Parts: sequence; C-alpha cells; structure tokens
Amino acid sequence: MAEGGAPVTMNDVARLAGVSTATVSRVVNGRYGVSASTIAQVRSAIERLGYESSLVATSLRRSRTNVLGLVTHSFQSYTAEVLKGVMEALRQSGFDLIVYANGDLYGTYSEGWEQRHLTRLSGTLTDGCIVLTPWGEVRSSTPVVVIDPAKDSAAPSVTADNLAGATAVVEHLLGLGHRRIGFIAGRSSLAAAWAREEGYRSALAEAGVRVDPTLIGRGDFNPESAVPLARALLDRADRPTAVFAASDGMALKTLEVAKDLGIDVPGDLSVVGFDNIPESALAEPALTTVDQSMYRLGYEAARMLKSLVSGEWEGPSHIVLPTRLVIRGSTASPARP
Amino acid sequence: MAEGGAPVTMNDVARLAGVSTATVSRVVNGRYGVSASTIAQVRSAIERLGYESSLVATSLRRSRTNVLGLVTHSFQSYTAEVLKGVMEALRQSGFDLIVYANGDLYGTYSEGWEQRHLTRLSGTLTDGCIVLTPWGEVRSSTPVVVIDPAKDSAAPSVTADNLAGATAVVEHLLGLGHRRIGFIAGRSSLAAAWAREEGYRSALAEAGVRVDPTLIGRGDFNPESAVPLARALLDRADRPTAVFAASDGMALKTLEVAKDLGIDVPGDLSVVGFDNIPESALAEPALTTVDQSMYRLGYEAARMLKSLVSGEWEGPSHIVLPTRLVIRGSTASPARP
DNA sequence: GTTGCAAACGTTATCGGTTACGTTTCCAGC
DNA sequence: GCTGGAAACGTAACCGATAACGTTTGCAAC
Repeated sequence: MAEGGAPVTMNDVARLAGVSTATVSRVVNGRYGVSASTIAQVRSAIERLGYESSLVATSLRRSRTNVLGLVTHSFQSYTAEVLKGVMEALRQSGFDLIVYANGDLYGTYSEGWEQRHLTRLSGTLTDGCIVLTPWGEVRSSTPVVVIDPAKDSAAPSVTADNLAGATAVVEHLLGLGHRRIGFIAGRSSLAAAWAREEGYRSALAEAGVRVDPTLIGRGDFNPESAVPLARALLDRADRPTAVFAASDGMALKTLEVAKDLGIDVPGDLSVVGFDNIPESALAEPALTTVDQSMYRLGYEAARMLKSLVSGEWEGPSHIVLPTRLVIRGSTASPARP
Repeated sequence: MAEGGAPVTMNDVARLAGVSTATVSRVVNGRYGVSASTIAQVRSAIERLGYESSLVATSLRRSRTNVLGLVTHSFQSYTAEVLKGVMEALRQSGFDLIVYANGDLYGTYSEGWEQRHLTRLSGTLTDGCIVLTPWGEVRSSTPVVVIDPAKDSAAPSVTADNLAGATAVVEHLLGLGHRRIGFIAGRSSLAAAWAREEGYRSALAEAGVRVDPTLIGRGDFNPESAVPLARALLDRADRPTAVFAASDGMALKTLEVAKDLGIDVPGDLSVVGFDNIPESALAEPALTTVDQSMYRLGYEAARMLKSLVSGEWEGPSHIVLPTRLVIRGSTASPARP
C-alpha cells in the first residue's frame, strides 16, 4: 500500500477517459470548452486512478504556480517563529509554501547559499521568495522579500528596529550605573549587526561615555563564536561591569563563561542579549534582552510578498518593526567597590 | 539589482560558450567527455551569467534529485524541533530539504492533505518524503517515512513510546494520591492519540481504579478544542482532582480555564500534558509533561529515509523512541477535604 | 595508408503538463 | 442545401534539463 506503483500521469488519465491530455488539462484547470459529459468522464478517471497534478511539470510550463518560497540557512528557534508568522499570513490566500534549506546546522556554510537556492527555486517553482537572514545581496527574476537583510541591501525587506533596541539596552545599563560596558558584535555584513553596534556606540556617546575599542569583541552571531570573546573580556583585570551581546545565543554563552570563571550574574556582572529566543527566559538567571517578534517579521514579509507577486503592493519597500526591551534577572546595578 | 531580468537558462550558457546544451549539462554534472578548454569556456560563461540549474527542470528529467521532502500540516513549536533533527541528520549528506506546507494554522483543513501534497512532490521533485502526523494512510511511488502515523498505518514510521509515557503519567498521579483523573483525548484517528488513551486506561485498570467514561473528553490535539472540554470537566460538582491532556497545547488551555474558574493549580487541581513543547516550561505553574524528543523523531526519520532512498535500509520499519516523564510545578497531591 | 578505438561534441527524444492553433462537429439562420 | 460561427476536441510545440545515440575528430598501432 505504501509502495504504490509508478506515479499516475495525465497521460494515464487521458487514456482511461478516452480523450487527449489537452482535454484532461482543461478539466483539471476548469477551463472553458469541454462538454459536461466529457468532464464527467475525465473526473471519474481522475478519481479511479487517484491522479494528482505534478507540481514540477506544472511549474515548468506555467508562469504562476501559487507557491511561495522561503529560503533559509538553518532551522533554529527563531526560524520556527518566522514560519508561524508566514503561514498565518498565507492562510486561505491560495498560496502554498515551500521552505528550502540545506547544509550545516551550526557549522560553516559556503558563501552565496541564498543566491544559489533562490535561483534554483525562483526560475520556475515559486512565484516569489522570502529570504531569511542572507549574508549578502540577492537578486531574482521573481519578487523577493528579505528578512534581516545584508548591509546596504536594496531588496525589499522587513527588519526589526535594531538601532532603537540596542540604544534602549545601553540606556538601561547606563541607568543602572554601568559605565564600562562590553559589546560582542554579530556578523558584520548583516545590517542588523551593524545597527546594533551603532546603537551601542551612539548611546554611549550620547551619554558622554568614551567608547573603548578594546571592550568590543567581533563575533558572528554563532553562539560558539562568543566563547573566546567573552573569556577575553572577563579575564581582564579591569573587566567591564556589563556585557551586551548582539544575540541571545551569544549572550547565553557569555553567561556560561561567567559561571565558569566564578563571576556572579547579576551581582558582579550584568549580561544582556538581543532577540528574545525562548531559551533566554529559561536561563539562570533569566536573560535581559530585546524582543523582536520574529512572528511579526514573518507575517509582514509574507504579506508584502503576496502583494508584490500580485503586483499590487503600495507600501514602502522597507518595513521596520518596533522592538521592546525585556528586563529580566541578568541585569542589576554594578557592585560598588 | 533585486529585479534581475529573465532567468538564465542552460541555453543562454550554451550560446555564450559556443557549445551545445548537452556539453553544458556535462560540465555542470562533472561528466566524462569534455576537453579541458571547453570546460573552462563553459565555466566562464556560467560565471558571467550567474547561471544556476533549475531544480524543476532537473527533477523532471532525472530520477534522482538529492532532495528530500517533508510534508506538514502546519508550523507549530514541535515542527521546528523536528526540522532541527531532520537537518542534523541531513548534514553534509548531499541531500537538500524541501518542506511543503499549506493551509490553516489552527483551523480546519480538508481531509487528505497529506496524500495530495505527497503526490504532488514525490512523482518528481523529491527522492522521498517524511510525513508529519498525517491524518490517514499514505502511499507514494517513492519511499516515505511517517512521524506519528495514523492508526493501523503500514508505512515505515518513527514514533514515541506513547503508551509508556501515558502510563508513567497516570502512575505519577496515582502515586500522588489522585483517584479521579480526567483525560482529554487527541484526534482519535492518530496512533499516538490511541496509545495515550490506552496508557491512561490500562494504568488505571492496573491500579484497580474504575475508568469513568464521563471523565474523558474527546479533543483533537488542537489547543482550542480543549477549552470546552476542560470547562465541562472543571465545572462539575464532583470535578476530578487531576486532568491529563493528551498534548501540551491542550494542557496549557486547561491551565487557562482553571485560572478563569479560580481553581488553584496545583493546590486544587493537578494538570499534566504530553510533548514537552518549550512553552510548557514557561507556563505558570510550569507544566508536568512527557518529553518525546521531537528532535530525535526528526533525526531518526531522516536517517531512515536517507537509507531507504539509497536502498540500503536494514533496520526495522517501525522505530519507537523512549519517552521521559518531566515533573514540574503543575502536579501535587490532592487537597484532603 | 589503413584500420580501430576512444574522446569530444551535437542532435534529438523525453519527462508531464499547458496552450496556441487547427480541425471537426453541430446547429441556427437564410 | 448552403453558409457562418461557435463549441468541442485533438495536435503539436514548448518549458529546461538530461541522456541515449550518432557523428566527427584525433591519435596510435599495424
């Protein structure tokens, strides 16, 4: 039963119904020009054989497929949130969704993955694509919406207000009395990483606090990349009283490093992340972070893409969604020596 | 830049390189029989045009595509866990993954979705498919592995030990002193729902406790379906001292209903779920539940499918993975009146 | 100078479905 | 009986890539 024979094609249906494949195609697509009796014949043949049109063959011939694509580098917690939002936006819209993924879960991955996948899909299979956190610029013959674009990307995009979020973090830390604040940056080619660092720098400058370049570590959003950087920051004699990591994954690793070194959080060190992934609320202590609803990012991206594909998008081509500071147990006023 | 012109085809490359499409194909696929100078010509043309082979055209012609599919009804938290596991298993295996999804996030969906999607993909696009929690039996011309199969499904499958998990829950509640234990069942066509209910019944019977049919509500795994059922159970004068819901989603809704009715959990009522989704640990109180690593389910399913596609699977066609009772704050001994 | 053989490359049928176009059928209108 | 025109349906080209097959070329052995 599970191992059905050869797949049923339109040809099989046509032969059984005693008509040409053209007629079957017309019936399947509800086109004009088929007699009622022939329609019944064909439908019954379809029923009998359990025929279902091949997505591949259809999309090769047709320009519209009513399938949208989403290209991602990996599946992490936030990916699921994005997908939920995308699916909600596509609900009863007549569009199906194809998610295309490849490669290492956390490891290295070859440059240009987003462009390769995009090109393979968008020529034919999909009417348009969402690209999740690409590392570089993307181009496509069909509409594209980018979530968390690369720096200087021109493609339509949806992103969180990273600048405001990072500013709020630093103001929160300054308000608590911190002056020496370390920063662990993200992959520099991403606009989000750049904006978060910019928020960190400008908020400090605004408060008249000098930016100490030696307090900035260059990570790449990969949690593991934060380990040596956190260790370097916390090993110093004049270590910072607070560390702001540009992603929750890196912040959680920083918490681990602090624990290893016997540094109490938040007593001796405050730690802040960015993203508000589910794991952050479960950390010990719970992580202060910036919430950027990945669900809404996905939702807005899908809504935008839908309109772009239908050629009826009127709004701006870059959407920026608000962020929200979530204060939890990993931040406190610095100990007075 | 984002709106590139017409897609680049193999024909464009052939024309620019001054060779036939056949030669381009041979170069792309690294086949024998092309001179070094021609290879260089073709490669440079590919580079210049930014050519990428069309997944659709390739899969239509070829029998092997090195793409595996996963068909799902919706994206929920556990879907992401499964996907993480699948991707880990596919890491550096040479297989890409396509996830196909459609339809309502939580709402109704037409019967037979799994079969339709499967047929549309498996004829051509994918070498094999994983089907996530289908509602009925599936058949396909390419290998299929089902996660959480329908009852009486013959297809190769991977599932958690739902019977043992449910038994452990009931024994835990019995051990705490509960005797009136309500049950909110899942979609009855699923093997998992059946096994969880069977575990509930047999554990009670084993302990000599009569199974009261009026304490069993018939849900369908959809969180919303639990609301009226929980309300009915908790509104009764002789309400149960504990409720075991067949999924965390339904258990969390039960917690909400209890809160609405002013019933203290775990003081006046114990609540247990099944699945251990991330939200359960964050609930107030944190939910006692059964962990069935969706990550491992995905991992094992992908491993099995990979072997099936390569025709080298030796193991059993039904894999059952262990479950683990996770005791948190939502269960306690019943109050003595 | 043949012959033999393999390398190198082009031609073309093919996958399954769609569609432009052509052909046949049927009936109303004169 | 003839014409016009629309409805009904088949034929074949086509989408992009692959692979079986045929053809040409290059080179070594006899």
